[in-house]
Order: sequence, then C-alpha cells, then structure tokens
Amino acid sequence: MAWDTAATKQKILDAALEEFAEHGPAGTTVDRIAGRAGVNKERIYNYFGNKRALFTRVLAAESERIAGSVVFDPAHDDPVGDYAGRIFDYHTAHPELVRLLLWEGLTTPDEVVDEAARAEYYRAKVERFAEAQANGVLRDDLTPGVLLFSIMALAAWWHAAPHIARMATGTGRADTAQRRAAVMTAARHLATET
Amino acid sequence: MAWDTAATKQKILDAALEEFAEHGPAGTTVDRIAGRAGVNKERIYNYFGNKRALFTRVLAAESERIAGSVVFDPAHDDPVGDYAGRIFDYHTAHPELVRLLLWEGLTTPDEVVDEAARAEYYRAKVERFAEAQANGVLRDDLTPGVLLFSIMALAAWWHAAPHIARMATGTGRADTAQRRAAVMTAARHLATET
DNA sequence: GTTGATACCAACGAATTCGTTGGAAATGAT
DNA sequence: ATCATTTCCAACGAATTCGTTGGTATCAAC
Repeated sequence: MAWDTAATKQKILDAALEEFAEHGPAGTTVDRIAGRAGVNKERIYNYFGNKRALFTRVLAAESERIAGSVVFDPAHDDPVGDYAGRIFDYHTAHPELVRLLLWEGLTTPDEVVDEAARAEYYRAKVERFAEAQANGVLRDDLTPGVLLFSIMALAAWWHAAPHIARMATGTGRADTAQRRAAVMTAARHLATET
Repeated sequence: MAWDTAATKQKILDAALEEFAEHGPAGTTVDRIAGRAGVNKERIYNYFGNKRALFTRVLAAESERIAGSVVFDPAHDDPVGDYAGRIFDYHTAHPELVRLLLWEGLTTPDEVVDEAARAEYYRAKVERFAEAQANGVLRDDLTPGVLLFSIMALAAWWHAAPHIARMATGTGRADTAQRRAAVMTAARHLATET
C-alpha cells in the first residue's frame, strides 16, 4: 500500500473533531482518537505535537469553516430572522462547533485559539450590522456588537444547553423546524419593530 | 479538637463547587478537591461515594439555590426586562451555576441530575409566562416555554461564552452594567411590543 | 538493487489519578 | 477507666493515559 500522508492527517483531524466535540479536551484520550482514525498514536504526536495542539488545530479549522458560510443579507425581506435561521441551520448541521466553542470557553477563555483572526471575523459582521442600523433597516437601541452577540445566543443556546431546552419547552424529541421558527421570530423582535 | 462532620462535609462541597465549576467533571481531581478543602481524600469517598456522585450533589445544590431566588413579577413596569436583568445578576454573582450546567449539557445531556424536580421548576416558570400572555402583558407569538428559554439564553450567554462576548463586542474588560442593560433591552423586545 | 529518507507501528516508561485499606486519634456510653 | 464507635489520615494498588523510543516497511533517487 502506498503512503498517503494527507489522508492520514485528515483521518486524524476527522476523528479528533468527533472525539473533542464529544468529550472535550480533558475527556478525550489520544488513544481513542488514534483508534477511531485507524492510525497509530505516534502519528498524532509526529504530525500535531500534543493533545492540546491538536485541539487547537481542530477548533481553528472549524472556526474557519463557519466564517464564510453564513453571511448577513440586509436586502432580505426579513434580514435578521433569515440570518438567525441560517446560523441555527449551521449549528444543526454541524453541532460540533458549538460544543468546541463551549469547551474552549470553559477551559481557556483567556487564551483563545487564533483570536486575532476570529475577532476580525466578528468585527466584519458587526460592521454590516452597523450599516443596516444606519440605513434604518434595524433598530439602533442596541449596539451592533451586542445585537450580533444576542442573535448568536438565540441561535446557539438550543444546542449549547439541550437538556435545558428539553426541560423548559417540554419537547421530548427536539422539533427542529419549530425551534428554527422560534429563533427567527425572536431574532426579528430583537432587531426590528415588527 | 472536636469532630465537626457537618463542617467537614460543607468544606468538601464548597471546594468541589469551585473545582468542578472551574475544571469540569473530567478535569477536576479528587486530590485537588481534598487539598482545597483541607481534608483527606478518603472523607470524600466516605461521605459522597465517588467523583461523579459528588458532581451530581453539587449541581443539585446549586440548582435548588437559584430556583426560589429569581421570580418573574408580571406587575413590574418592565416585567420581562426586570426578570432578565435579575437572571443576569444572579449569574454574575454566582458564575459557577452556568458553568456547571454547561458541563452537564456537554457530558451527560440525556442523564440529567434530578430532572423531575428541575423540569417542574421550569414548568412553574412557564406557567407564569403563559398567564402573562393571556393577560396581554406579553406577546403571544412565541410559546411560553420558548420565551423563557430565549430569555435565559440572552441572560446566560455572556457567561457561557465570555471569549465570544469579548471578540464580538470588543470590550476588553467586561462592562457588567452595560451588558445588564443590553440584556434587559433585548428581553423586552423579545416579549413585548415596546 | 542499493541507499538514504520517510511513514509507520508495537511496546514501553513515567506520571497521574481513582478509589481502598489498615490503623491512629477522638468521642460518647457504661 | 474502659470499650465500642466514629472520624480521620498516610500510604497503597490498580488502572489509565500522555508522550517516546527502537525498529520495520515503504518510497524515491541513482
């Protein structure tokens, strides 16, 4: 069999994403990642250094993935509802990201992976909100940064605290469509008069 | 020195709360809890069984503490803003609870500590929201459960994802008063027409 | 086909951590 | 004062896990 180092690295990254999202940095074992990837543990240390560095790498990759994926469209009929709905969709399709972010916030909130690039990503989003406020599309009694943050809260909380969602709303089996509609409505109220 | 088992137990619980909130169930070591409490490790196993059981115990205690502490008051001028502000205050004063809840959601979302009692607590809250909706105090285009859940999201997200708050809003040092005001405004928009 | 370099793996050492155990110190009852 | 009971602790065994090492298989160049 021929070597395929790119594929080996990718298998490790895929396995690490699953394991880290599921068990967090402390709960994940390098042995399990290696086992899931079907690769020897030594490869992980050779390619990525150590466990924490691998976690960092995985989180950076996932952060980049969402960056270009969900974009605010001020020309939409219901710009904020649509935007919040699509954030919700992203998290529904890729539940790993929220979990990685929460692990990061719980373990190393003051030492954030690739903070400069991620802050810049948020800054760009905030800029678009500020424009929409200036154009009268959105309410302006919340600063654009707070508005963005609050919409992310509404869209992500369902995945961040699924057990609380279950207890508070009573829905045993999560009704995704219903939740998506609720997120849209809530976000719209937040940012517009309607 | 006389025995004081109640004090010993309490010292363990206090230390465990700090350690679990800080490092989570997997990241916490029983040795560190014992060290922080100034107590021998064996006492922990004797009094509380094992590490997971102690985590459960701590979380149950904190869940009970908030239950009677923050109550919705429909007679208030700005009932929802006031309520959200007070939830925010509670989390600001006791940041451990949000962290414990997140760790629970990340590690054992389907096996929740004392779920029946906690679900009942949420049900009572939802009931009050439903009444306020029936009386025209609150919008009724969101179900009362969703409304409660969304307000909790707005109030808790700042503490759940502090690093994202920092990146999105740019405030290096958290301005608590400003954030509290933002939570109030956002919650008010969510639930009322003003 | 020989050689040097690289990808890979089985097995290992060292450290950490859970949970236990055997016994010492303190207490209350007789 | 004695004795059974309870609280407490130092030390330990067993298991887990991180990260490494020595050696083997594969490749590319000549």
